[in-house]
Amino acid sequence: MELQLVSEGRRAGYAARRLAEFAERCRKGGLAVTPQRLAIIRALLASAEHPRADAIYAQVRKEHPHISLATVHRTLETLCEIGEARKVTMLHDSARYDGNVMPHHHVVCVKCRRIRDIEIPELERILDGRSELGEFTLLGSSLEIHAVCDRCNSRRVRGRGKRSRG
Amino acid sequence: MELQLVSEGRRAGYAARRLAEFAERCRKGGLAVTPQRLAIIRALLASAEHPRADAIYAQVRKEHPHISLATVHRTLETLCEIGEARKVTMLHDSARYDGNVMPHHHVVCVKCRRIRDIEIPELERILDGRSELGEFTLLGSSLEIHAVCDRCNSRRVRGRGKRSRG
DNA sequence: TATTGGATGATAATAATTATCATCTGAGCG
DNA sequence: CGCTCAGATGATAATTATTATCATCCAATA
Repeated sequence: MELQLVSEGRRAGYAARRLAEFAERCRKGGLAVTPQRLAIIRALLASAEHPRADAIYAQVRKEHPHISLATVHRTLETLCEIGEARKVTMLHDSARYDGNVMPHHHVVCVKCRRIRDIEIPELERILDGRSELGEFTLLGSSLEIHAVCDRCNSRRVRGRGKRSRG
Repeated sequence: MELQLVSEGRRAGYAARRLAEFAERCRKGGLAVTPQRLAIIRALLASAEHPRADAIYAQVRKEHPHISLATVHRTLETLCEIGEARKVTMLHDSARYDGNVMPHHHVVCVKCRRIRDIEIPELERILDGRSELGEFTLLGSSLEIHAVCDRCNSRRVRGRGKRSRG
């Protein structure tokens, strides 16, 4: 079985562990442990829904009625930066299109956001012939590999400014 | 070699073939072949950059100075619907977050956009130990499998209305 | 060539995200 | 414990991608 859904029990256990260590990791990383951040990570870990910022906002407002939506956005980004969360929409902030509809995947430079096509025949082999998984009927797939390209690696530009939108 | 970049030559040849057959496929599918659509698919296929709508717009404007940005957005969506293009940002129109930072991937229902985590040990095996690919230094990866969930499959709701943003 | 349903252009509306800035507070230190 | 201040927050404005609307236009078919 090479393709398996993650069970709710496993996810919940993992979430509890992450939450328990959260404050400690923040302090180690030089981040203040604020009630807002705790509420946000708690709401995020409590959900198996991969929620958007507004859903977290709605949840956190029950405890912190005065929290700002901007804080929720900012905090979620911060959590991603310190490895406490993943942004499932990945690196793009707007739609990008590809005229190549052959089965293929993408490597994306996390700095300049350049994309290159890749082929992974073995992945196709894993997915091929597989038409369902749990409660899902499968249609197709897309793998996005995060990377840093040589160009960005040599220009050793740090800093986290706005990337060019090209 | 299970991971390979797609060469520019291969991509360009593919693009030329797709373009040659484009008008025919449109007519078969009951879609009008307009100069704007031709210009847009040509611009899309000519690019290896996975461009955003605004880049296509800029390119197409050289030939069609009066084309509307709305037409470009609409046409790109249409092209995706008829299988002439792929939206690389996939199904999400806004950021979604995941508190689970273990290596794992996602199945997404293309109708209700529900997401479930999956594990693919064999994919991890393909990627593990691999630290570079061509000009890229690899960091991590995320596979998104498109699917239809049972719930949406049984409610045989067709139509392409706005999906719930939940 | 006349007809017409779908396509386009112009523009307004929507909505997600980010920027700005005044105010507040967590955390180390005396 | 109270003081200090870099960093965090709240309120709100600004930005920007995308979608909706609707009058007009035109590709496809007869």
